Amino acid sequence: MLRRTSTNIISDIESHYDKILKNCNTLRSLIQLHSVLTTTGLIKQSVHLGAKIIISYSTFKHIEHARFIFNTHDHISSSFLWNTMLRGYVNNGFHAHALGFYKLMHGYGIKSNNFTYPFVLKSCASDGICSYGKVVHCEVVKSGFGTDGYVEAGLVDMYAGCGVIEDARKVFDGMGGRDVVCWTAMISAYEQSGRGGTALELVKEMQDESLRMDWVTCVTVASAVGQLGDVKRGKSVHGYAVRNGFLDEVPVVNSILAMYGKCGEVEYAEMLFEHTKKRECITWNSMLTCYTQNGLASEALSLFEQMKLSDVNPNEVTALVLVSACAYLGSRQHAIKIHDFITVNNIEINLSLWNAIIDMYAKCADLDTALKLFQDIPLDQLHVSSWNTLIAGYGMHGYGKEALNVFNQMKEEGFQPNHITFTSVLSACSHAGLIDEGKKCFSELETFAVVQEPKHYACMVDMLGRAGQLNEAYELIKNMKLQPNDEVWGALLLACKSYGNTNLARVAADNLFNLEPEHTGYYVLMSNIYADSKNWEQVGILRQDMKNKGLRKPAALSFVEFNNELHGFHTGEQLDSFTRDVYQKVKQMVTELKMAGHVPDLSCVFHDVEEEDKDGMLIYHGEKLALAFGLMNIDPKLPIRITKNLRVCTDCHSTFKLVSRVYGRKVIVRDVNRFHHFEDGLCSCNDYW
DNA sequence: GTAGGGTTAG
Repeated sequence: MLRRTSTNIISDIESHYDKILKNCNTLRSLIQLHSVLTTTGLIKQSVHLGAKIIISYSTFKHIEHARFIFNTHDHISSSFLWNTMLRGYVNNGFHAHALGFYKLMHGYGIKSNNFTYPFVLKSCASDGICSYGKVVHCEVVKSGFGTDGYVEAGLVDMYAGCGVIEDARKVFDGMGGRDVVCWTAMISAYEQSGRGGTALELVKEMQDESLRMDWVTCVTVASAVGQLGDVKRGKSVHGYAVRNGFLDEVPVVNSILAMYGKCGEVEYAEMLFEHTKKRECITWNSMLTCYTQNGLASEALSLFEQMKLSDVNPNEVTALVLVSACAYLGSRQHAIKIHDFITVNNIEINLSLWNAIIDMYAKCADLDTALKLFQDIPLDQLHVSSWNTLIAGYGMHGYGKEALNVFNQMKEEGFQPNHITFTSVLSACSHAGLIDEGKKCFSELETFAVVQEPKHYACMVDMLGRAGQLNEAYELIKNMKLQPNDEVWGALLLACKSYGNTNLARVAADNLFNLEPEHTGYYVLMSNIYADSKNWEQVGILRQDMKNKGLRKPAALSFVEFNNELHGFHTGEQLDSFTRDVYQKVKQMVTELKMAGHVPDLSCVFHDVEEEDKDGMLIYHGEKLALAFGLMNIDPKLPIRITKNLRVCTDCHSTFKLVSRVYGRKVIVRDVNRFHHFEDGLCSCNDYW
C-alpha cells in the first residue's frame, strides 16, 4: 500500500482550492473562499495559496486586501510572495507603492531575483523616475541579473519610458540573443519619442536578422508610419497584418485605423472599420479621430450616434474627440449636447478635457459659458493651460482688452505665463488692433524668460501689418534671430494684400513658396494680390504653376446652424428645390442692400471676366446663401451663426455689416482665422482679417 | 510557482 506523505496531502489540498479559486468570478465568492481558508489556517501556511489569493484580490483591484494577506503570512521571507505582491501593485498602476514595497523588501534583507526586476523597472518607467531607475540598473548588474533577457528588456523599456533613449539603445546594443520582444521594445522606444523614421529603420535591421514582426510589432510600426504619414508603407503594414491573421487582435486594427487617419486615407479607414466586428472603445475613438482630423466633424458626430447604439461605453478620449469635432463645427447646439452627454454619463473630466470644453464653447461663440466653466475649475487644479485657453478664446473674437485683463489677472495670481500664453495674448492684441499693448507684451517675453518662437513674431508681423506698418514688419522679420517660418511670411503676405503692396508681397511669397511649396493657400493669396492690381498675366502664371503642382483651391463651404442642424452651402448655383427659395432671398437681399447704398466690391472676383458677370458670381458666395437662409428661418431675436472653411471675402464682409444694420440682425461668422461679430453695421474685426 | 514589447486623445 502506498503511504501518503504530508507534502502529497498539502499539494492535494492546494490543487483542490486552485480549482475553486478558478471559479471565483466575483469578489463576493473570493471573499467567501478567503474566509474558509483563513479559518482552516491554510492561507497563512501555504505560499502557493497565499500568492493565488493576493493575485485574485489584485485583479479585483482590492489591493489593500492583498496586502493584508501578505502582511499576515507565515512565510514572509519567501521572495515568491514578495514578487507576487509587487506584481499586484504594478499591474494596478500603483507605481509609487510598488517602489516603496521594493525598498521595504531590501530592508527585510530579501534578495531580488530575475522575476523582481521586470516589475520594479516597469514602475520606474511609468513614473518617469530615471534617477531611481539608474539605481535599480546598478542593483541589477551587482546581483548578476544583467544578462537576463527579461530584465534587459525591462531596462530598455525603463530608459525609454524616462525619455533617455540613448541609454535604452546602449542596453539594447549590449544584449545577446535578442528576440522579437526586445526588438519591439526598442522600436517602440523610438516611435514613442517621435522618431518614427528611426523606428522603421530598426524594423528593417530586425528583419535582416531573420526575425519576423509579430502583432505587437505591427501595432508599433503602424504608429510609426502614421507619424510619418507614409501611406505606401501604411498599406504594406496593413497587408502584412492581413496575411498573418493579425487583424483578430483589436489593437492592431486600432493602430492601423489611426495610421490611415493620420495619412488622410479616410476611405481605407472606413473600409477597415466596417470589416471589423470586434470593436472596442479605442476602435471607435480611432475612427472618430480619423474623421475629426480630416475635417469631417459631421461624420464624426453621426458615427458617435452609432456608437451610442452599440454596447461599447465611450470614455474620456471619446469625449475629447467629440468636443474637438464640435469646436471645429462651431455649432453651439451640438456643443451643449456633447457637454450634457459627458455630464450625464459621468465621464471623468480631466484637465485637458476641461480645457477642450472651454475652447469648444469659445469656438461656438459662447464666451459666457466658456468663462463660467473656467471659473468653475477648482483652485488646486487651475493650470496655466486653462488660462491660455480662456485668453485665446477672447482673442479669437477680437476681445483684446478682455484677453489682456485675463493675462494680467493670471500674473497677479502668481501663474507663470509660457510660450503658448504669449502666442494667445499677442494674437489677441493683433486681432483687436492693440498695437502698443502688443509691443509691451512682446517685450515681456524676456521678463518671464520665455524663449521666443516664430509664432510670436508672426503675431507681431500681423499686428504691424494691420496698422499698415509694412516696412516695420519687414524690418522685424529681417532682424529676427530665428529663422522666419511660413507663419511669419504668411502674416506679411496678408498685410500686403490688405494694403496692396505687390512688391513686398512678392518677397513674402517667394519665401513661402520655398518653405511650403505644397500649401495652396499662399498661391491663392498671392494670385489674389496680383488680381487686385489687375496683373492678369501673373495671375495666369501662378494658376498654371498650381496646376503643374497638382494643387487645387479647396472648395468654399459655409454652414449655418438652425434647429439643431447644420445646413451647408457651397459657392455657385445649386438647383435643388431647397436652395431655390434661398436664391430668391439672396437676390432680394442684394437688391435691398444696393438701395441702402451697398456697392458690390468686384475685386473679390479674381477672374478676368466682364464686370457684369462678376456681379452675378458674387451673390452666390456660400456665406451669402447661408446668411439668406438664416434671415429666412432663424428667430430674429437670435444671432445667425455661420462657419466657413476659408477666409471671408471683402464683399461678403461688407454685405454682412450692412445686413446687421439694415435688418437689425446680429451675425456671428467664424472663418478659418477668427470670429467676426457683425452688429449695427460694424464688425468686431475692424475690417482687418 | 511568478517576468519583458502594444492601440485612440494630448
